[in-house]
Amino acid sequence: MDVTKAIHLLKEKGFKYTDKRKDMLQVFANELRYISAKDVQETLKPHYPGLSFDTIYRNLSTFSELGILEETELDGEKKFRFKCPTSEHHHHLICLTCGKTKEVAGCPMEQLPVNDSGFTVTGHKFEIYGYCQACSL
Amino acid sequence: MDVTKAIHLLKEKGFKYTDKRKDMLQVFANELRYISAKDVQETLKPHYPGLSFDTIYRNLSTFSELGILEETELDGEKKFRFKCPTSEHHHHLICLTCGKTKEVAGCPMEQLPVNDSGFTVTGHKFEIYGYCQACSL
DNA sequence: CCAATGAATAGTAACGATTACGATTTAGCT
DNA sequence: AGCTAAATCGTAATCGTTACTATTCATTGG
Repeated sequence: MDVTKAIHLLKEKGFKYTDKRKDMLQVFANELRYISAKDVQETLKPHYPGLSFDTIYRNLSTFSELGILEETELDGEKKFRFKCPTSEHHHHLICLTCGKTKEVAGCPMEQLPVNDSGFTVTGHKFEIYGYCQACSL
Repeated sequence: MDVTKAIHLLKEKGFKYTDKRKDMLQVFANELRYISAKDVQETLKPHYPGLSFDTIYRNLSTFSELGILEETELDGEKKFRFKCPTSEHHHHLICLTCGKTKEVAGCPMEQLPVNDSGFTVTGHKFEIYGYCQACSL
């Protein structure tokens, strides 16, 4: 997923092209890590001093629904990153300081015994937390 | 973990005994599922109509720190349940409607390759989401 | 190229969950 | 019983997120 592809996808789904959307996407293209709505606002402040919460949150959630962004929640705060180009389903090691991630191959769901629990499974979350090399210093 | 053991642990750590704490713990003993602060308030409303947020949140967080409760976050809301009596480290299948859980044996961390990522790992989360039999109907 | 139209945005208010604070009450000790 | 620190109440403040109305803007069709 890159900015061009994302904009195509938006157009395809009937969303309009705006500079703000392009620039928001560019922020994610430049930062390959989980960032918050506030981070986006801060980064774009020089360009768009009055960028509205409504705009940020609505667009982030649109991007996320379209599969342009991946989403997680750390410390009660939603964080987003560009969807990994990797085609295979995988999980992440996440730096709790800067949001940087590292892919972890495989998925624990594969090794699970047959589901005889009576539960209808709809999703799962596997994340490993820690601190990246730069943030460990 | 049960109410008696939890109260002993509290006393041991220098916390005082109060009826509210006992009754809060009893709520968790009766409900073997993830519940929210609001659920606790609702359940105890007949007994303690004016139970304060301060009291609830402070105690929940104390219980959690002492390992009396397990904590997770669903939909941006903190949820708590009595710590499983199972001694082995394990994970849960969680019903998104009622919070009921089912233990899943083993932990995906064990099957992970040696950590050569440069990350210092401090924790992980593996949760499976779905709907229990009762809530699937 | 221009006007129409419906989506996108700004500015701000509302909201829900959580945390914080001063005043008061209470448990545990002497 | 009286003292002291912890616990609680009532409520306000905070934080992240969502919602609303008026306005602006991208797209489309003449």
